[in-house]
Amino acid sequence: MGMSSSIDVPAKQEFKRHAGFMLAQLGRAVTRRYRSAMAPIGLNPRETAALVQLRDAGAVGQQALGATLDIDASNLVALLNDLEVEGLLSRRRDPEDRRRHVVEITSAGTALVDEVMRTAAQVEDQFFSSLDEDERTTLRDLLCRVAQSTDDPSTTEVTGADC
Amino acid sequence: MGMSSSIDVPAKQEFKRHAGFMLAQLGRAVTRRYRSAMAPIGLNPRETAALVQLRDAGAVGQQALGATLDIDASNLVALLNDLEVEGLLSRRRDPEDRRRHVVEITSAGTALVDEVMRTAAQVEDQFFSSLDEDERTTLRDLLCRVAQSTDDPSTTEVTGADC
DNA sequence: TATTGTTATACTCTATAACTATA
DNA sequence: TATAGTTATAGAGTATAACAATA
Repeated sequence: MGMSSSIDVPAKQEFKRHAGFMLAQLGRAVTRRYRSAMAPIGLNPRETAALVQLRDAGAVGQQALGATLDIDASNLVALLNDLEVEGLLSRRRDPEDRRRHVVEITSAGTALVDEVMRTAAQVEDQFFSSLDEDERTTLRDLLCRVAQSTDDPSTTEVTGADC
Repeated sequence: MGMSSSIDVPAKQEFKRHAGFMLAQLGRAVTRRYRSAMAPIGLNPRETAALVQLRDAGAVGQQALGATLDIDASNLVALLNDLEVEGLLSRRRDPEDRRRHVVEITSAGTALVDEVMRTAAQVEDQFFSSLDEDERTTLRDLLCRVAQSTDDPSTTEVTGADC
């Protein structure tokens, strides 16, 4: 019934448009942009994330840091070695538990993070230029919810917590 | 002015919660899940994406395929070689332009994609389990807009096009 | 026994340059 | 001269397993 000026196509929904696929693609794309933007600063994306996280979170053990950054503890070692040699962070044994190495950002590291944050803001502002402020907030909130549920499935039902 | 039952904190906005950072993190997380889910099928994430895209888009040249999948043409060669050996796709020279290799999925490839799509749906359903249907649609639309603007900056102002 | 950090290794992915054959 | 595909290579990221020190 009604005029059928066009065949009723099943609304194909290509894989290209799946949220999972786009997430993977855009994640790599934004990482690439971070990389080239941070290159003049002398940091790669993982080093950037580690340093900023250390500024945000204060002194932490390597296990906790790795969990936050989604970097395996074994792979974190060399990364932190480099940053330590450059004087951007310090490692010391925790006297309370001598197995732990407490990692902390230095003042040189903090100074560098200021530059990093300005650069990151530029990258993101351009990357998300097709979205207005409200849309960016919506996106951030949705991604945050997904991130929390993947971190810890038990957190899903709890408080709005962090988002 | 007004009762201040709590100090007015500057709403820190940690880097961990930046859309760009979360995009990078979640992209790797979902890729990891695709990898382990597709392992029994015998495909890695890039092979998966290539095969599904070939089913969706039909016969295409390698340049176009690489652009869609965000895989450099030089890196695409070995990937397609493997899939061709396994009989999942075919390559033939374009008689119109003998430089081009036209890539097309085979019936064996199409059959495998059916299984891939079921598996992908499971992965995504779990990965985005903290979002309801409306929210998933919103997320997909926002990501799609971002994806289009990064593909081709000139497309931004045009029609709603593909989202 | 379990955990923290470490070392080592293999594999995947990414980036780049140079080559060939065609146009 | 430019483009499509190819080859080669180096670098970055990821995944695993085993180990020492400590709990």
